[in-house]
Parts: sequence; structure tokens; C-alpha cells
Amino acid sequence: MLSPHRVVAVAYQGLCTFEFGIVVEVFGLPRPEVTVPWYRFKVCSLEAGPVRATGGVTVQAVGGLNAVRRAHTIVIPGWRDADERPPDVLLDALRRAHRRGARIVSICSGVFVLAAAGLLDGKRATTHWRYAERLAARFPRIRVEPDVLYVDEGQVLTSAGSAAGMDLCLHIVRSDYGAEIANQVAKRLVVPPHREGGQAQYVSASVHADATRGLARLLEWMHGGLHRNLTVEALARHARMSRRSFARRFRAETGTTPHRWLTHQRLLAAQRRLESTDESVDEIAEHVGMQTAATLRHHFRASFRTSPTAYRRRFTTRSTQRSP
DNA sequence: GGACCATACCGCCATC
DNA sequence: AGGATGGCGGTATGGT
Repeated sequence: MLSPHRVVAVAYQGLCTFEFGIVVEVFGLPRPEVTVPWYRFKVCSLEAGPVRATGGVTVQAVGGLNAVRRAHTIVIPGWRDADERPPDVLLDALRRAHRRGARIVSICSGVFVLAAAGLLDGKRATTHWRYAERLAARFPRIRVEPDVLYVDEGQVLTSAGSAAGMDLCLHIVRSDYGAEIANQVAKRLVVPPHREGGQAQYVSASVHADATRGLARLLEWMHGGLHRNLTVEALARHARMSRRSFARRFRAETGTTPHRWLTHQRLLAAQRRLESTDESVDEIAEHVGMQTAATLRHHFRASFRTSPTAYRRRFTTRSTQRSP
């Protein structure tokens, strides 16, 4: 961990108060309970003078975009209008920061700023489900993933709608400081340390809560028995549907396919076990329902870009520091 | 890393 | 007519 690690949030006219608040909460609060050097947080303003944020709040930042030049992490907490091209000073500042290796983060519609700067070309990204189509249409070179809470492309990270920004910020803390400290932060925020699944399930859940109830029970059942050898055939039977209808319903509700969902859950379970137990990779593979350790390693690397053992070394709850 | 086999996925169409 | 369902089969993906 670079010490101190400077995080800068960009404020602008029409600032999204909620998303901005998330960033302040996670990176900007003093954390005496954390015994290692914490982030140094700063807000910088795109426009001179106080800026109006949503809800009639006025924000007076201490400095201008200069702070971006020295930041290790830059966060764009939403953008006021998906159709408004962000000013060139901001785009240039982000491009320069990106070139020198800074980490660029967006929440919700903030992705449009990153996209306009060209930082997402050829990369995966996500945004609020309301904007996903527009993003994909306007920026065809971005691989838009509408059904996840956040996408970590290493140097560029994007998160889905509003509160998913919290998931991404916690993910960043977890990457920088390890699971134990991330859990402490989550605990103080009174949020779960790790939300699973994508935003699609929240979308349909809020649109028609009843329809999801049947499948939600099934998901819980699947989750409770990851070690079982679950075939799509068996799942469909359990849900009393044909395979075809089951697959359709599953995608509609969760935004992914049954098998992919299972694999993902298994990987998350494996992560938890790597963090909190000293089981061998073989044992973990068996426990989470991956047939063999080789299969686990394969998927683990594909998803998290490290091996299970390397992950354990980094995130085991004792040694919590690493260099970003 | 590639080859082989099994299964999962999804478009298409008929049916309820 | 129109929406949901289920079967079929070609292709993609996963597991060994």
C-alpha cells in the first residue's frame, strides 16, 4: 500500500449527493479502529466556487482539479446528465491520471465520464440498469455488463446503480487492505461485507416482488447445497418446470444462467473458505461442489485473476496489507 | 494448453 | 391474438 494513498472525489454542478456520500463515508471518515495508515481523502471541484448537489445541498470543495494530478485513486460519483459530454479539462485530467497509472473509479452514471475519456474502450464496464442500453449504444467499444454490481478491470473500476457504489468501494478497500479491514468498515456502515449476485435480481425484485419469490427460495436452496452435484435438469425438476422454462425464468430473475450462477456462488464460497479456514484447496473444492481442485483453480483464475493460494496469502485475516 | 466428451444454453417453432 | 410454455437440435462452454 502506497502511504499515504490519496483518494480524490470529483464534485461538479449537479453532483449526485448519495453516490458522493458513499465515497466520503468509505474513504473520507477517520477510522481510528484501523491500525494501518488509512486513505487520505480530498474532494476537488470541477467548477470554481460552491456547487449545487441534488437535494438542494451546496458543496464547497477545498480545491480544484489539481488534486487529481497527485491522486492514486480518482472517483467520479455519478454524472449529472448521461447525454452531456463532460468538459475537456476533466477528460484530459482523467486521461493523464490513467496514463500515469492512477486508479479510476465510477459510480452509477459516472461511467459516462470514463467512457467519454476513452478509458473504457475494449473493456468491460457496468452502470445503473437504467443507463446500460444507452451506454452500450453510445460507446460500442465498451462491453457493457448490465447484471453485475461492479466490474473490476484493474485500473478502471465501474459500479452499477447508486448503492452498488458501496459494494465497489468496499471491494476496493478489500483489495487494498484485505478482508478483515473491509469487514470492519462494512460493519461500521451496517451493511453486509459482501453482497452476492448482480443488479438484475434487484431490478426484477423491485419491479414484481411476487414473481421472484418462487425462484428466490430455489436460489436459497441451491446456495445451501453448493457441494451437491446440481444439474440444470435436477434444478428444473425441483422448480417444477421444464428445463427450457426454467432457464428462461432464471435469466429473467437473476440475469445469468443457472450454471454460471452456481459457479459464481461456488467461487464466492471458496473465497470465504480461503479467508477463514486452513482447508487445502482440494478440500475446499470438494466442499463448494467443484469436482476437483483443478476445476476450482481454473475458474478462480478466470474470475479473480489469481490462484486460490495467492488469494489466501493476500486476504488471510492476519496479514492484511499489500501494495496496490 | 489442447483434445475429447458431456452438458448447458438459446433460437426457433409448435402448442396450450 | 398474444403471452407463456416446452421440445428439439445446433453451438458454446465446461470438465477431465
